[in-house]
Amino acid sequence: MTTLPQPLTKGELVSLTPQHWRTRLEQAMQDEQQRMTRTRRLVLDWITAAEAPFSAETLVDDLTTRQGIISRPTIYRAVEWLRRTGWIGRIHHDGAEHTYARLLPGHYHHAVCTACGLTLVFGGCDLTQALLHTLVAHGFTVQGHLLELYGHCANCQQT
Amino acid sequence: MTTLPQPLTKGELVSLTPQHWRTRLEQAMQDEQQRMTRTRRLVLDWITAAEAPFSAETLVDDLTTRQGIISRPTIYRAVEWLRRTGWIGRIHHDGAEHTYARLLPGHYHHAVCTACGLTLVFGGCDLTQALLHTLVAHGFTVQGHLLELYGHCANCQQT
DNA sequence: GTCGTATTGATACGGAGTATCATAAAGCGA
DNA sequence: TCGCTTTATGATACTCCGTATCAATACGAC
Ligand SMILES: [Zn+2]
Ligand SMILES: [Zn+2]
Ligand SMILES: [Zn+2]
Ligand SMILES: [Zn+2]
Repeated sequence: MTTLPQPLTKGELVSLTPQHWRTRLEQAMQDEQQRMTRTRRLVLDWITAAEAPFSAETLVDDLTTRQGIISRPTIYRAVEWLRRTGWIGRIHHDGAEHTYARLLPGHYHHAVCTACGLTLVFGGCDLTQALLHTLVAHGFTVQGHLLELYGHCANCQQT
Repeated sequence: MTTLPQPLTKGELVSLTPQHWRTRLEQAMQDEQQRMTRTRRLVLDWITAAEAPFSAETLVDDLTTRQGIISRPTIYRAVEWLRRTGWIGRIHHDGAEHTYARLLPGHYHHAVCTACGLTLVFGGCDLTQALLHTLVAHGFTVQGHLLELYGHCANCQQT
């Protein structure tokens, strides 16, 4: 039996084996009456095997050509369900297309290397606290936020 | 002569009259060899008169129908130039289209009411400081970030 | 197996933004 | 004020990402 760092502490790096993610996910799918169809298995296999954040279009390209006929809408439906339920996190890239990363349901942020695309995932966040004071003073209640960090990873430091 | 709160302090609300923004912008356009064409004047008039953040498509709808023929690419070119040079800020809305707000060149964030669309603009930000420690420990240098806050404004507090 | 329901794939559509390129018009100096 | 050079524009068409529709299919509970 495996245990997980469930409520992550501030700044803690998320560490999660693909197999662990997959096991928990399939459990949840049963609990929520989600059928394990051929198509979903292929999508989940692909995502489980992914070594880095991926875009929906990458999935489409790979699965529609190699693994038999899987339609674009179905792939987007699967990805969107995983995102909505928190099993993958959506990563925003300003001008570019979204990418996704395996996660356990929860709250995370990403640090994306703009040179090589490497993405670090962080659990926990106290970011809203900083602005909260000013916002409260204006009667604004924060319910969510969007935060992505961009920079260079350890391997891409040379100017 | 008007003075501005140039380097904004943390959490300070940006206060800027449309006329002031316009004056400074036209100055900058001259300095940077940007021609003041009929089309740009119409676009700037529209943005100067805007009372809330706007989308590029709104501009297209308004200007192409009412003010004579202005092409969509031209509008997008103008908006993109203003964004690149910092005279407007791009506001991300997760799933939905971008909006833009008048700004002076600098660094800002937005708090968007998901009920009525009201957008507060904040100058200054210490948000990266919170995560920086962990990131530095991983050899990651932060060069930029994307942050939007979502919630309900003072007028939209009722359930 | 049978059956009801969830899911799929085909198709087509939509919004947002961009590439191209010949034409027009700013701005500047004569 | 008249060219002239350079920049900006508009028409057109296109790409990319994502979604609506809906008849046909396949889960999986029984
Ligand atoms: Zn890198
Ligand atoms: Zn957060
Ligand atoms: Zn509101
Ligand atoms: Zn910031």
